[in-house]
Amino acid sequence: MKITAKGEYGVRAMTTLALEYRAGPIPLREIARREGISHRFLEQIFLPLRRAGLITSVRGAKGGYVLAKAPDEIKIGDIVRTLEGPIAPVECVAEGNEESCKRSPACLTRGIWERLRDTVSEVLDDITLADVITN
Amino acid sequence: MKITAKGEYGVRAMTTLALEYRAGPIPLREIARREGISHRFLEQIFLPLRRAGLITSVRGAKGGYVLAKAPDEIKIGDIVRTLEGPIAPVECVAEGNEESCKRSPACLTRGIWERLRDTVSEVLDDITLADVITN
DNA sequence: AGAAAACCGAGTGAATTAATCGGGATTTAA
DNA sequence: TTAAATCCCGATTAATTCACTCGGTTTTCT
Repeated sequence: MKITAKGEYGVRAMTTLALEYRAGPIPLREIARREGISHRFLEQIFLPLRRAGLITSVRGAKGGYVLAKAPDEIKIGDIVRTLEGPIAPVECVAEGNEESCKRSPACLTRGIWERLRDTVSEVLDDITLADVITN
Repeated sequence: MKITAKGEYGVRAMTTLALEYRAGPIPLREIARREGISHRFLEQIFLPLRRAGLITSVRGAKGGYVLAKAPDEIKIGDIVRTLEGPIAPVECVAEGNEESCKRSPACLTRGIWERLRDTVSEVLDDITLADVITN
């Protein structure tokens, strides 16, 4: 039950952007430096976050990244799903996956993973960046 | 946020044992066949489960495995922890890990992972094998 | 023009995962 | 007493994923 470095770094970086919300674009290198993350790796993380509409980029000199929405409108679940795909303790109960595995409906254990998936989703969707920065 | 095949297979196999509780020892091959799992792989899974005191083995012909306790005394959390180690969405908040990472207590995101860890723990410890087999 | 920054896909080494393998020990039944 | 069934256990391997790295392009500011 681990989230990957992408997810963890993504949440950390987004938290940094939330702290600097309204301070103008922050360069990726600056965020990487503060958080002790390779900026090359962070680049890979910001690309999908931008495509998902969670951050906005400003190109060129004096450019950088800004949250696309207010911190209280960005849920941790949004970040995690963008970087790690649908929340699913096991593949066969992935969010948004309508079809079930061949073992279903006989599968007695399916209910465990569905309940776990839903609980994890609820927790991550209940926390916004605003919550995180207000400690 | 995935659990591994070991954890998934382990829970499935333990559920099978729960269904056959009081039916005498069930051979591992039989469980593997029913669940469509390689019996060689399942062997690897049963070893730690036995060492953790969740199942009991009977050696020799007519041998097999039995739950060491009644189904309502075995929590899914017990199985998952045995096979996958302490529950922890990120390493620095692993269950039973008293020391924090060097970023703490400044780390704003730590609370997210602690809350997630506790929630996952609660869900998995709230479900017993008895719950699973009574659908 | 030059510097600073975002953009983008491809590649890579290490680690982890998911098995497979080979053989040994123990018990039961014929 | 021998054969068959079964658990026991460590070693090895194949596949996959992870955590980065790299080389280069485009955009914008000064």
